[in-house]
Amino acid sequence: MSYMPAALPLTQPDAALAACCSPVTAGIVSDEAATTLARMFKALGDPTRVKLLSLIAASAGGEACVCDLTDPAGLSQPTISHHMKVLADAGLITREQRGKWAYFSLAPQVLGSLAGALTPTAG
Amino acid sequence: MSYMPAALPLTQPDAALAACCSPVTAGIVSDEAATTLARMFKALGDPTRVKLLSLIAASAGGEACVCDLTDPAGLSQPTISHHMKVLADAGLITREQRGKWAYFSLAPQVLGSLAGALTPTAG
DNA sequence: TCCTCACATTGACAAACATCGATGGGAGCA
DNA sequence: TGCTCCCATCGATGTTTGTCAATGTGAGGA
Repeated sequence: MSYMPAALPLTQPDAALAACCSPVTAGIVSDEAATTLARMFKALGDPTRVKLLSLIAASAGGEACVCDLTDPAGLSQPTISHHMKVLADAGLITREQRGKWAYFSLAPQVLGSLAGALTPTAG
Repeated sequence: MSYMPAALPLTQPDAALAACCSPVTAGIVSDEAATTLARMFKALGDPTRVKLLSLIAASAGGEACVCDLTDPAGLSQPTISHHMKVLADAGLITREQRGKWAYFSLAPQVLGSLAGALTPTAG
């Protein structure tokens, strides 16, 4: 329930079923659902964050810490930290503190749900 | 080629195959691909635009003109026009002038490609 | 020709955003 | 206890964005 943001399919206001099909292209989305979806898409609406997601996904074990990302992204540590917070707040990544390091991983179910919201209804 | 923006899967820099699978979660995306993807996601990163897409999709014939959208969106005509331009520039909708009216439709293939960029690699 | 309607463009403005340097707060090690 | 390292937060700054009123443009009808 924590990584299942709400009404993902841009379709029926009830949603909650989300996850797989019937997206933006099926019905009129509620204001709430539109806001939730937009917040997640907005988190993806920055080249740096897209690259960060990609870097995390490509890392060993599917997780990475901030120090792994600053160099490839070519940005300062506070900036990376900021972007990670945006992605985490949107539910697209998760954070796990382990010793001194904070490890970030993708939230595949959320990303899959977002994809479902974009997939046109087959018909 | 007009509605196939570039390297959608947030994976291999070559991309171009895009469309269906191997997304953000498969490899390190190139700077170009990240920028292209981010521009499209950014267009989706506003509640109003999400709702507009949904309204278009739910309209008869899968198309709508600006005057159909101002009331449901609760915004002024110039603002709707602005959002339509953002969506069109991102390639998410298409515009067709017919008499006095401009009809907007979704670009399902682009939306599908975007969804593909989000779908985790199965395995 | 003139008027009306649908839409785009312009100009303006407040809000949000991306980025950085500087600082703070824990965790581990000596 | 001190020191170092990783990361988050703060404050500042320049840029982008969402919105509207006003105006421009082009098509159709009287």
